[in-house]
Amino acid sequence: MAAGTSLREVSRRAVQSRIARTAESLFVAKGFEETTVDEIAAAVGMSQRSFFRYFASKDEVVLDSLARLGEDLAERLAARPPGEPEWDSLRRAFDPVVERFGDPVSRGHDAAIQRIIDGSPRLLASYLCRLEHLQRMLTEALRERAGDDADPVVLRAMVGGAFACLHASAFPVVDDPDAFGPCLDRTMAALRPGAAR
Amino acid sequence: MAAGTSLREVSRRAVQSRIARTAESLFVAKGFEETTVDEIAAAVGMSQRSFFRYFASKDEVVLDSLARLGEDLAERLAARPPGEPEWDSLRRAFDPVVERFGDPVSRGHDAAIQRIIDGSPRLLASYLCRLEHLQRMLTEALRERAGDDADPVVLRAMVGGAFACLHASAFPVVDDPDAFGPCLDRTMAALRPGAAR
DNA sequence: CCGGAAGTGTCAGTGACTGTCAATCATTGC
DNA sequence: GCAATGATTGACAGTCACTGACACTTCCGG
Repeated sequence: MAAGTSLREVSRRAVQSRIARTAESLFVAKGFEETTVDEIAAAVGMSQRSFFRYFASKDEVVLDSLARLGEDLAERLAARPPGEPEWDSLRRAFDPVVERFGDPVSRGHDAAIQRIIDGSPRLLASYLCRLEHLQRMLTEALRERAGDDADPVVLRAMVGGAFACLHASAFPVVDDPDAFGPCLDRTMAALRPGAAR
Repeated sequence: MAAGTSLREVSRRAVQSRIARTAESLFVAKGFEETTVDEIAAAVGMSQRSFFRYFASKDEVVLDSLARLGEDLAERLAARPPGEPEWDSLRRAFDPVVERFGDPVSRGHDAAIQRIIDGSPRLLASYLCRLEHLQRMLTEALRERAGDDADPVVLRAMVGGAFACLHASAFPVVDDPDAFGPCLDRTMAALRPGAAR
């Protein structure tokens, strides 16, 4: 078991991103629902069956990048100092998301993805499901750090609240990408838990 | 346009609930994904085509009751006094949910539904999508009450935070239905916004 | 008795996704 | 250099959710 990424996995990633790029341009042009998997596969130059060997579902083509961002978030959160209030740790864990929006290149890409997601209820549902999964992971990370004295339900709710801020701040992004960072700070300051720590 | 419910709509509702009852028992017995629409239709005694005349999708059979609860929530929220802090209004709007869990009959039913939803990623996604839609409605209700001086993004985040508490409190319910009310109070007290109102 | 409205069954079709099998292609051991 | 081996692929068939079209029945007012 060498490093985490073998030679094969690298080429697999290459094919995946080739598929993703092709698919996304089709989605932008025709819409998500209106683009069939057959079309995507044909555009890439492979069979439909092979498409499903690289992505478990049509949704995953769009949501794949999100999964990697999620892992990043979880790592960041776990690396925060143990004494730090949870709310602050969560805000800091979101930094890579803010940074992404600072980069003009990925910004346009992300905004396009966001528009594709919002345009299809089916995709939106999948997207929310992934966010849900991510929240469970982050809650677990927080729980390990806090020890047994913390209330897991409250922890879960706190992570959910932080994500609500993130999600709400993503809305104005379609119009003004620069608004994201300040928006997140504003909402997370406004929702900062007052009573309990 | 007489009253909201004509004679025909009543019988339609009757058929819908007959389908829903039949389907749910099948879901409990075999699981959601493993139960086909054909089986449900056959069990009810109708064609597959007719099933889709009563429910737009297989998901909707399970999530239908949620939609009606959602309308109730929105009405309650709109009826709260204008001066009341948003967080408190949201907590009070959730009262009917708590009440439902107080009733031993609907409690068992709801717990079963919750288990079905958790058992299928596909259904969970649909469920979260409905919650998302509900949150938009409640945000709108809050926005109308607050006037133009309120920050819509913060309002959206606040509704999301309250739903995070609701969602988190629904988790221990599978084991102990009585825990829901206290759990909700605890999480919403812990997450109560401290800085801005 | 007749007209239309509403509900239903049947059938055919689309699109996402899966299982299977045979062919191909690169790698490895000899 | 070559054969065994394992991974990758395409082709094909099948399942399942869902939709559109059409024909048929029933019921109800005129």
